Amino acid sequence: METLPDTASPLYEKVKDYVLGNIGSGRWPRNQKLPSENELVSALGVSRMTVHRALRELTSQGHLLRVQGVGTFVAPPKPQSTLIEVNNIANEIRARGNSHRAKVLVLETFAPEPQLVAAFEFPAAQPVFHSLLVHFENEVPVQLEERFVNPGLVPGYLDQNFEATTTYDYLQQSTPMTEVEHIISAIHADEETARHLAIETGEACLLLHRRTWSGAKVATVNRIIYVGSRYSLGSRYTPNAAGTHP
Amino acid sequence: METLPDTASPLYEKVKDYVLGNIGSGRWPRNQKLPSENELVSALGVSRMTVHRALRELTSQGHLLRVQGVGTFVAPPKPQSTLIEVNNIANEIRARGNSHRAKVLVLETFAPEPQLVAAFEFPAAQPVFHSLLVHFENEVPVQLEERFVNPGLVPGYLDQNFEATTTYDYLQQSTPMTEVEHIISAIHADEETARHLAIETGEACLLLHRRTWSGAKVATVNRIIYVGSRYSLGSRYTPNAAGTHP
DNA sequence: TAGTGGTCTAGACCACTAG
DNA sequence: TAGTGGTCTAGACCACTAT
Repeated sequence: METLPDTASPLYEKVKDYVLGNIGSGRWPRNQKLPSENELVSALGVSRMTVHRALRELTSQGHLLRVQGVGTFVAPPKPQSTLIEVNNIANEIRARGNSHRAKVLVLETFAPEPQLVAAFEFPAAQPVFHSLLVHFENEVPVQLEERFVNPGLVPGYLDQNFEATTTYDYLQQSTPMTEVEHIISAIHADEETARHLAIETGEACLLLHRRTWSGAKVATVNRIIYVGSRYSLGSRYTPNAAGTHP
Repeated sequence: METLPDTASPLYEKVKDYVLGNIGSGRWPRNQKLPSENELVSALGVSRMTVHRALRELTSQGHLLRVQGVGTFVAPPKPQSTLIEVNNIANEIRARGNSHRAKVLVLETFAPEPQLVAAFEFPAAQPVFHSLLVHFENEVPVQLEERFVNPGLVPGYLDQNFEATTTYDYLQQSTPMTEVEHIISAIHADEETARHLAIETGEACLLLHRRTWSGAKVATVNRIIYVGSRYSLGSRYTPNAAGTHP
């Protein structure tokens, strides 16, 4: 009969701590088979529902693997990765207490070049919607946002006033995304970019390439350029225990 | 008496679908108070434990807010954010089928300047461990990795061979992090950086500033520089339903 | 067939909040 | 005090796996 710590936490939390303790101490190494639920019931003196809840939560957090009819096992450590958050720029600027303004440079229908057709995974070339905006923080340009939008998924895109509503907010509510792809790289600003952002040609910028999916279809293809010297992407993040990804 | 869908899924899943359906359809708008658990028990004809499990899981997924003694409410939509994954570079290179090599340039005890003391949140200046490595992909330098390490938390840091084991792997297993802060920006390579990475001075690079915590203490402070033209941070990510973060 | 985990119930007691 | 959610139990039935 094992004993559980005498703290104020609920029983299922104590059971979780008991299991995590055995994993952390090495007593139950990776892939080790755990005692069955019924064995834990006897060993710990709690009901099976309580044991089950503890093991279920640890499983969903990536600590355990369970196979019906077989047993419960210590999960192998996941390939480690950490995450960086990318927020809506308007919210981020306002959260800092600064003023945000967006200026629409382009809002049109656009005949995409082959590379863009491929990014949309279209079988053949077809027109897409195209917008180009500059975002200002306290009237200083900080971001150039270029979006290409699938007209089949977002038919009303061209009718919006994106100086009032963020493209981001509009897309979020009109076409919820189910998947996002991000690629960040560092580039030198070309002449046009530099002009829009009021920087020198060649200045270092962050380029965030983003594609979003709605179901199986690509909804948007985006190029977002941040002025390197005026903006950075930041986040503070608490990994959950097993390094699980969402 | 409401009816639940006649599918093969467990009852608590049907209850979750029922609740999500009411939220999605607008019948239960944001901040709407849900029926109490006991009311749902009567309305749906299932036990309270089943209702409770459904509501608990929806709460942990960010769809609901629950306050003991008060009730259950439809959660307001979270401030949208998406996430970018940052992987261990050695794993990433090997996952692409390329060869990875690390070269240790510096591994020493170091007297930190005031800015670094502040980053560690030390009350007074004290020595830290310092390492500087270059990572090669197919013998081309792609990353310059500079780490400052809290000796109190990682006493054995200087004794490791980081050309065999990654600093990342060693730190992960010796001092599991509980929190991570990331800041990404774009910079121009200075002379020393350019020399180590075999690029031109002034070339655009990604600078990833990372601090990790172990409990309440800062464990490491890192500057990781990627060559802009040779490397980018990428990820593909499926947001979970409510835009919850992990 | 025996053992595993997955679900579900009815009932109980508790802590918390509001009136 | 009445109503809420939070926890816990004992017992049941089920689907799945190995032997």
